[in-house]
Amino acid sequence: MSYASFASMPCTLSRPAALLGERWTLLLLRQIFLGTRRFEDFQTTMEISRSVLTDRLNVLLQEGVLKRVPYQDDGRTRYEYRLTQKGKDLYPVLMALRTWGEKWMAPEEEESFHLHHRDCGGGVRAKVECTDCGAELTARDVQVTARS
Amino acid sequence: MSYASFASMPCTLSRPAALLGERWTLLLLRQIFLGTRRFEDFQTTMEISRSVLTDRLNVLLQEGVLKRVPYQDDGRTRYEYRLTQKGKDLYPVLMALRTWGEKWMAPEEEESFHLHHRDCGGGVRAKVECTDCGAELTARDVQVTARS
DNA sequence: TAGCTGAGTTCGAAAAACGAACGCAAGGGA
DNA sequence: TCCCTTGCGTTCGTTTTTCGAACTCAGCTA
Repeated sequence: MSYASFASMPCTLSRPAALLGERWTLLLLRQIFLGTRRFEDFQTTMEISRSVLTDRLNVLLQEGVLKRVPYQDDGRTRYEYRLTQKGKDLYPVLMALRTWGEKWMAPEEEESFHLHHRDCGGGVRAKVECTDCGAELTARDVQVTARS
Repeated sequence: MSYASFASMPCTLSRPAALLGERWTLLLLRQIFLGTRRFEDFQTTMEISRSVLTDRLNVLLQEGVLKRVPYQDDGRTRYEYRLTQKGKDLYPVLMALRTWGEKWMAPEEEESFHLHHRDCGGGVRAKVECTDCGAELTARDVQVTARS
C-alpha cells in the first residue's frame, strides 16, 4: 500500500516514475530502443530471469507502451514486442538519461554506441525548455506551484 | 551477476538506467526536487521503509548525486540531503518523465503541481535536440552506430 | 532524571527475483 | 509417423529484497 500508491496518484510525475522505476523496466526500454523485439533476445542479451521478463513485458503491454505485432518465423505466426506511439514518446526520457550519463558517468571516451542526427550528423542531447519563450531551463528557473 | 553488470557496463545509457531503475530511486529524486531534504520527511511523505530509504540515500551519496549538508536543529547539528550539481543535472530526466506523463497519463486536468518558467510564466517541457542544427529529434531522426 | 526527537539499525515475516526445468504448439527432417 | 528444434512462456523451490515494527543512540528540554 505504498509503492503502488504512487502508480495511481494524481501526479503526472509520480505515475511515470513509479512505472519506469520498477527494476529492469528502464533497461528493458533501452534494449527496445536499441532494436530488440523478441522474448528470447531480451532474455539472452539482458540475462534477465524469464519470469520477471514476462511480467515487465506484460505491464508495458497493459500500459500501452508496447504492443504485440505478428511476424513470420519459418511459416509460423509469432508475435514480437514493439513500441506504440506512447512508447516511442519515451525517447526523451532515455535521451535525458544518456545525456546525463555522458556528462557524469563517462570516465573516458567510452560509449557502446554513437548517436547522431540523420540529416546533419550532429550530436543528440535532451534539454528542458520553456514552451513560451523557448529558453533552456534548469530547476532554478522553474517555479513549482501546488494545486488546490 | 546480471542487473549489477549494467551498472558497470561501458554504456552511458545503461549505467544511469541501472542506477535510477532501482525501485524507489526515481520517486525519491522526485521528492528531492520537490524540496524534501530530511530522512524523517522522506520516510513519512513517501511511506518507504526506513531500511530501504537508508540504502537508497547511501547509494545516491556514493554516486555523488546527493551530499550531506549540516543544519541546526534546536542547537544540535544534523545533516540533510541535498542535490549536488550532478544531482541537479538530473532535472531533465524528471522533466522528460513529467512531459510524458502529461501527454499520456493525465485522464483529465489532474496535476498535483504546476510548473512554469519564472521569467515569462510559460510552461515547461523536455525535448531532444540536435547539438548542431538545433532541430527537435525523435527516435527515427537518430542514427545509432555501434562502437568498435 | 526522564522524556522527546531526528536519524538511523535490527530482525522476523512477506514479497519479489532468480534460475533451472518443464510445457506446448508448430515446423522440419528422417 | 516419430522425433528434434524453436520461440515463448509457466512452474516451482531457493535466494534476495522489501516491509514494518521495535530498538538504539545522541543531545536537547523540562
